[in-house]
Amino acid sequence: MTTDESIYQNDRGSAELRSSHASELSCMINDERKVLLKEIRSRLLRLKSIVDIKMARNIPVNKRELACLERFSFVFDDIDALEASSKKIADKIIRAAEVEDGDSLINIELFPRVEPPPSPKSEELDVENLIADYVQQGQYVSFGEALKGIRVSDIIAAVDMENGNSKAGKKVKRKTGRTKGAIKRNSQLPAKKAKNRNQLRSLPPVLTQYVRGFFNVLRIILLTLGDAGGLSTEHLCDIVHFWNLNPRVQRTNSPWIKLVRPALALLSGRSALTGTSRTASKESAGSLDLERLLPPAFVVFNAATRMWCWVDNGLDEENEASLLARLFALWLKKNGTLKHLRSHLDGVDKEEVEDEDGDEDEEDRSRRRALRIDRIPPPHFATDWQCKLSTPEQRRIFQIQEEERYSRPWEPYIYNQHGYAAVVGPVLRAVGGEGGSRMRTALSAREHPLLRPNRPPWVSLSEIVRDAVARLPNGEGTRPEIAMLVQDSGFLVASFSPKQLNQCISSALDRLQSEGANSPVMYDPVQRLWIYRFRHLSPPDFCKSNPHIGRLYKDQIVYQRERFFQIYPGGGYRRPTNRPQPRRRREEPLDDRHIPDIEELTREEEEMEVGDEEYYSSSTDDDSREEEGGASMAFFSQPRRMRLEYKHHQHHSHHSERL
DNA sequence: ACCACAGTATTGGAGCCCGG
DNA sequence: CCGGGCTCCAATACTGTGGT
Repeated sequence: MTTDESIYQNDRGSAELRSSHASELSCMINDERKVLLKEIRSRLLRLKSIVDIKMARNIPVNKRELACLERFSFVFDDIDALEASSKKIADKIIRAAEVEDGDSLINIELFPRVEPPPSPKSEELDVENLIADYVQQGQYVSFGEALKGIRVSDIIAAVDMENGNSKAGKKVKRKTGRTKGAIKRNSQLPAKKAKNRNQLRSLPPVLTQYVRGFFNVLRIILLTLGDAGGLSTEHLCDIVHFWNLNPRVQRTNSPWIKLVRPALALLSGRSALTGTSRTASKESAGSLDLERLLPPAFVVFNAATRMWCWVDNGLDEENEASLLARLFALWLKKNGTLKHLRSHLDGVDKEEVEDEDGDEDEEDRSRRRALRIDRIPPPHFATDWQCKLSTPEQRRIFQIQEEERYSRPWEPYIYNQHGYAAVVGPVLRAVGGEGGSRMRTALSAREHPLLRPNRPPWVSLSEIVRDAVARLPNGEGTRPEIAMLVQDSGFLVASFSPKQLNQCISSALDRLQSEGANSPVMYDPVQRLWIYRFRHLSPPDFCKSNPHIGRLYKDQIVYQRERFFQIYPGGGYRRPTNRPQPRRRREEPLDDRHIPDIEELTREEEEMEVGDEEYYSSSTDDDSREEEGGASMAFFSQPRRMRLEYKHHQHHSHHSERL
């Protein structure tokens, strides 16, 4: 108010003039206040929801957040009351200004009084109580044993690390990562380990193999482990919990335990199965069949015994599994709880980013990275294919696709190999970056010791590595696996130094990761895996605003295509070798946004034995894999071996080089 | 045509952590 | 303790743009 005062002191005009100045000022302040109030309100609401989520999950809430909520808690009051009270304050100010009452002006309180904040809860105590409750419930006896050797501080550190609250330096961070790994794997204590193994051993073997979606997991559990009376929710949760301990299952990055109840509600028909299929029916015609096929319920809850039972709907096993797989895929995509959870988490992340002051250090960055890793949705098109060095025939098939992909660099593309569809975005280098005005297109390819000099200029090692990461089974794998896939590229020189390739891939991954919010790859230090962040997207998603990653590419495919042909009037690049010509001729009309779909690719590649899945709508429903794999097919790919094979060595010997 | 500049790709090395 | 793997950073080279 001091500035206002000075205005009045300088103003030597009449009382009326002063008054009009005051009301003018009041109007200005009022308008500004409304805008600010609106902004504060929306931010505060967001912050409040985050704090609520944190509290619900026993995640430590930092003092700044609490202080902020308390200081501005008045904005949650009734908006009319707020308006009235602020108007009252404004009137007071005007009156004081009119009578030139400087003392009152200074003493008028602009904000409501703040209640002394309640003493913050002890985070350590919370965790301890949580553990005590958990053990006391007697549901997880083996867990109690496991926790004996672990200090509360370890858990806090692990949770902190998970949630990015670590205030420790780099050293500590890495160490906590290790601790977390220890807890996750429960491998530190032999007793616990043995117990878990026993539990897992008691699971039907089919559960540790490839299962078509979570609904099928529930089905298997209820059918094979349910006694005559069925299974209680707790028991079911227990089993899912142990199933979730399986490292392969953990690699899906999904909190399956949280899905048990929503899934049961859905499968019991309580949350309208038809609702899901109705939404789905807009997606694809095939879903109409789904709606018709859906029984009223898959599971029933016996209120007397409090047990869940699987309903015999008269469907044969294969049909039911297939139906459940499709339903699960649709559920995840449309009404999925996972999605819901994730959108919440995304909000948290965004808010935290906004909350941060400009001075973010390396720790914050790593922390944010770690945060985001958990948030990458599982792939639409799960596979049990294990990454291995391609045969010459597989490589030939890939190179045809690769040529196709790079012949239309302005578009997203789907690689389809080993029964896995990998979606990649447009080649960034092709026609301008992310909305940047600068053209990044070169007229000739920049020389690279590992890449053929006659490759298209928009093919860089980064792009090749990016595609390789996308092609990893389920969008995740180790660096040697990426290297194996990179070697499939036809743009690589015939002879290269493995060491050099290795280093280049490392650098390329590094760069890809540091591309910012839209970086296509992400490194998970806990699992030591590289993860493709866009594995859950469909090609059109790359041009749409996406809740998980924002807007990836501007929807300028037509413009980019035109620009492309302007720069490369020949209609693009044709590899000047004796390779097979691209199937799609350049002269073809290019007005569409044609993305080769799975069927199309399948048709052209007799070698592939891919099922006739609809385009993503039945992502977890892959019959062919089960047929060819049988019992040996694992739920997820085998544990990663840190070994890399080079194609040059492959046929001479079985020697595999360790990097 | 030439030059300066900005942006980007690539390389290579130091430092750190982790597992054997 | 050592080597592998990853991150980070500085140096260098290349490319397109815009000004003269």
